[in-house]
Amino acid sequence: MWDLLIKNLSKFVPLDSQEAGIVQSLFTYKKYRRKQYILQEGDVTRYETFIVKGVTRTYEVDDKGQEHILQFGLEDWWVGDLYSFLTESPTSYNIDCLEDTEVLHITKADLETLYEKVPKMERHFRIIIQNAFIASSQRLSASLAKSAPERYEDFIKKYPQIEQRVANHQIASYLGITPQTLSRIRSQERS
Amino acid sequence: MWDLLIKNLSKFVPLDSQEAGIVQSLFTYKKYRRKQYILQEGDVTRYETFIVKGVTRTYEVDDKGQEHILQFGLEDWWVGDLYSFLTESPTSYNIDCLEDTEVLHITKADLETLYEKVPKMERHFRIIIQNAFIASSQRLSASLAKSAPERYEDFIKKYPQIEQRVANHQIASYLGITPQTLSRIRSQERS
DNA sequence: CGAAAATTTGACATGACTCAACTGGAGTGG
DNA sequence: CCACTCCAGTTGAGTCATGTCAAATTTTCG
Repeated sequence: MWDLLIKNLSKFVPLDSQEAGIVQSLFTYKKYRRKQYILQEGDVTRYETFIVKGVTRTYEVDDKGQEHILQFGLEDWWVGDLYSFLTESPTSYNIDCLEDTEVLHITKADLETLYEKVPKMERHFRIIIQNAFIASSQRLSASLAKSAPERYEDFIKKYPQIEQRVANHQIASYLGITPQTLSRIRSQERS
Repeated sequence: MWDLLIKNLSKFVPLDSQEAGIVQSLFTYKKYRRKQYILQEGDVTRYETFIVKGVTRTYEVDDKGQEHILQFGLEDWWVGDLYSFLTESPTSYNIDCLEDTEVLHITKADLETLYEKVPKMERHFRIIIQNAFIASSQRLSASLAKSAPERYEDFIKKYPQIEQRVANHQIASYLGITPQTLSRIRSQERS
């Protein structure tokens, strides 16, 4: 369990065993069941969350009551609403589990402590966020430039591991289309 | 000119005059004319760019030859393709000027030097990127949840300063709609 | 096993796009 | 300084992709 986190944190800046110990002292382990919320709209995001096992979805509910998935979370990924976490304001997102899920999480205060005790972590999280920003930009440009079938193609190429683990209507919600449209795209492809 | 940059860099972490001096030694001033490119598809992004005066657009050209604007840049904003800058790979974006524009820019090597000499800048840029990521996420969720007229409404509320300085067809490209559709939305609103 | 949820399919509606024509203003060269 | 061109913006008509509503079928899970 800790191995995965330490390996993740060492990806851009190596950690020695003393630093790994500090990490272990600051993160907390938690288990969630399928369908359980990790975060609900209106809550303040108290933790940044690292997924050890399982699948999560981060989604938003619009005025018309429709759900829109912004991100799936798998093993070795970070989830949470950064804006709410940093500003301590209520989130407009929901995060729940599509399978039983195990996480390690850290509070804002403890993350500050980590930055203090292991300053190179500041760099690590800058890079993590950079990558998240780049992914978000690329998804945005795809949503402007590409048709639904193209976006679906891109999705299964980029995230084959997700495609196998989540329901079709979840993927439809991620792509910004209806489940019916996705079903039609899929039947087109097969022919 | 330097005041604006120093003020920007001091926003989250104060700088003393010695540190301000280091900043001045690492950034370079440059002028561009209206319609001139700051960055072209295929180039490697050598600089992160801070806008002192003027307006830029960052856009992408899709397979069908259509332009899609990802970002406008105004005074006191940062522009550039982070992915290309960090990985030193060719960019797929173009950045050009909608007005005569003055910038201060910094190379990757000099930015590393800045991080070394003024470590708190690491924090500053983490926060800048966090904010960019949050903005990108919010735009993504808007593009999933909202209709074209709603996105236009949001845009003029959020960026009234941009709306006044750029042509309508540029705004249409930013919103992911055709100029004709934008024109029809505007004539609806007036009635 | 049985209820609830997910997927598929059909018919129809609609929002946005394309193509095309027209208008008006800005910039340019004679 | 005027005529001309060019480009942005507007408007209309027809088309297409995707959404909506509804029903049938299959799968999932308690």
